[in-house]
Amino acid sequence: MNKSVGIKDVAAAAGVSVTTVSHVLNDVAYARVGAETRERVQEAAHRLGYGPNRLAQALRTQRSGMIGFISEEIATTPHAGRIILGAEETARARGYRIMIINSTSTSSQDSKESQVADLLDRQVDGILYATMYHRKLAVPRNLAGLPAVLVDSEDISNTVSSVIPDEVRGARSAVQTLIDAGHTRIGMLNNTDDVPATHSRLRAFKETLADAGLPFHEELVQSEHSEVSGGYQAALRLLKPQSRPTAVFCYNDRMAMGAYRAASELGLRIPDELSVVGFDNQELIAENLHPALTTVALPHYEMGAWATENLIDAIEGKTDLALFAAHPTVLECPLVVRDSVAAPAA
Amino acid sequence: MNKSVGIKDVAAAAGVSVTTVSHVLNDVAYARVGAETRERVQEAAHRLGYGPNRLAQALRTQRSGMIGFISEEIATTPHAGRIILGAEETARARGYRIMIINSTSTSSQDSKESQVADLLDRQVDGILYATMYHRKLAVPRNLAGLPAVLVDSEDISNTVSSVIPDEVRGARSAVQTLIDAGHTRIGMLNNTDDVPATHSRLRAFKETLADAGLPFHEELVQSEHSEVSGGYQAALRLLKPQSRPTAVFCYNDRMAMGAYRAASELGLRIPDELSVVGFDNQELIAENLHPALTTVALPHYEMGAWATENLIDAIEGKTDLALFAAHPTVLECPLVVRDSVAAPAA
DNA sequence: CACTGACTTGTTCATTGGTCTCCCACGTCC
DNA sequence: GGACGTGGGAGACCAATGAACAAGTCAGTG
Repeated sequence: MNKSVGIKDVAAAAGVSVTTVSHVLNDVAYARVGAETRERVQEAAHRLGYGPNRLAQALRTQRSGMIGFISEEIATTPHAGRIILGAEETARARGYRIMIINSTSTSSQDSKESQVADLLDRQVDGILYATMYHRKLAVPRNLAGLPAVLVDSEDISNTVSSVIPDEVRGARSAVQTLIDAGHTRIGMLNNTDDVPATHSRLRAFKETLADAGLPFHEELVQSEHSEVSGGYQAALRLLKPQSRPTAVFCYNDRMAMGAYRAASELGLRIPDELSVVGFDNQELIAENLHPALTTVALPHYEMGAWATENLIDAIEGKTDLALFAAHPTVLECPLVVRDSVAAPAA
Repeated sequence: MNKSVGIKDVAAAAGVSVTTVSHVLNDVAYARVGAETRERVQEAAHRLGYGPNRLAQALRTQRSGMIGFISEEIATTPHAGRIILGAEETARARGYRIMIINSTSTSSQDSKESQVADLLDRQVDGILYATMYHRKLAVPRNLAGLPAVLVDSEDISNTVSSVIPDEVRGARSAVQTLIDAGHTRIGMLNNTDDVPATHSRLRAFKETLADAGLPFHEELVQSEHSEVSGGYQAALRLLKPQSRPTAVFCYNDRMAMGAYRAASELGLRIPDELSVVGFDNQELIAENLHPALTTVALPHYEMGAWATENLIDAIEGKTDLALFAAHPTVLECPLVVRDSVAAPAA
């Protein structure tokens, strides 16, 4: 299209060599350029609307200022969007840009490696690898050894650093808010998938009850697939009149939505006759249920931001990611208080 | 890190010049290379795991194989994710990659221009510009003249080509499905924002009624802000016993969710006593309401894909985008039939 | 006063990893 | 023995960076 202006054009306009332009514009420390010349160059660059060709720059300096971002299932959950946003904003603030590649949780190890290789051919300075939900995984082999951070998942071999949500503390604060409201008979709707969250949220549930001196009743934990329909079914079982709890902690907001429906059908008013807390803070659900759902937020934005910040630090030699690799960094899951929790009926 | 292999290494390994390696690997038509040499080069390249440095390639060929993607509010709606996915998959299939930049609908014209300039400095071959919802906008001035496609919005000056959803036909099919079910008294819950969708969906509503020979009653259109609470309020007004319709067409799924609540409070069973259709197909809502919501899907994935396909065609000189610029391309909004529509009660 | 050394101010040239346009060497054929 | 075909290489080029060096000025010095 329109011949974009290069450093040569600026040099010609300012009547100096390209080197001098480069020195001035990059503010090179050892370069000796007179104040007047310096100004002339800057004026010319500005007047021509010059911006350096980042590709040529990258080729020469061996630093592209690009970060590869491999994300599983970009579009299936709103969560990925928040991770991307956290990464993009952080990267941009530090002068980097994000190159995105969509992956799937089911794609082969080979195809994942070729995605990494692809990014490497394009000379990215580092790689962010985000999964759809928190789990342990085998990272592509060619990821090892280069600046990389896993987001919302852990490397099974602990060679790549990662950042994950603090499931346990998040779940504890959810249960604690029910206890604080005065509930002593609390149920849980759990997931049936064998993922870390299933186990850690249940563990947190038990521990928090124990810490409060409350007994744990096996029959007050009902498990189903983690969808609205699963939550509905599990809630129907849980809310049988004879053994009914006054509050329920749900594995996620979708199951909580199912619990709302079950409660409605059983004529139970939330929060007066049943308190509910969820997990995930899926805004579309949590904000729009009636009453609005108190839930625990997953720090997706923050994980994206943390991962990017530390990746860039590593790229720039300010950090050694290997120090983080042994243990994933855990980020807080804050409780989002809305209107679904009240004191138990008298 | 580990010195990645370059074309020189391959050349040395195969005992030929870099020129020959380049010729072989790029399958240059005019190059004359013997079959045996050709094979030796390929073997060496494969053995060393050689992939060309795309930056160097881009610098020389003036083609980066990268597409800039500016998206408003990446994370606030799940829609953006689907556009990105459509764009990413299409781009990747054609050997391009997506570089993403998040923008906001409120950011200044200047900052939008600098985002474009930024992408240009990084030598993207073209730009995709996606908005959060369908509207007309003034594009950054420096977007004009280069390969670019607007996604889900129209250029106010008609200089940049764009792709948008077929609001009218989508809304018509939503209303038609109610008419087909036997409804003659149909209400609408509309948005109050002055955006194209508000007007075109209302127009489609009126037209479809007229085409079916049904009267239009002013009081059967209730408008509120396009959220769950707005839908609830508007539905309460609409569903007053004396003038109650048997079916309602909602501006979007969030308003439909509000209508569900209103119906529930009024003791109206969906779909037996009230049929509901939404718009947007926000899966989290539409699939999980009970009964599941029949709605109209916005073709976000398809718009992303179409935009990318045509952008690349333009980049590669196969199309002239200027031909499309005069009129936005409209993509079908398919009806997604679920369980919220039935024949009116007798 | 001429020479030296230091300092200032820029420039020259190689380099990054490729692509691409000639160009050359060597046979063969008529 | 010139034209032609075949196989392959030399070197410019893309737009920048950076190490090394050069030209000019000035003060000090013997």
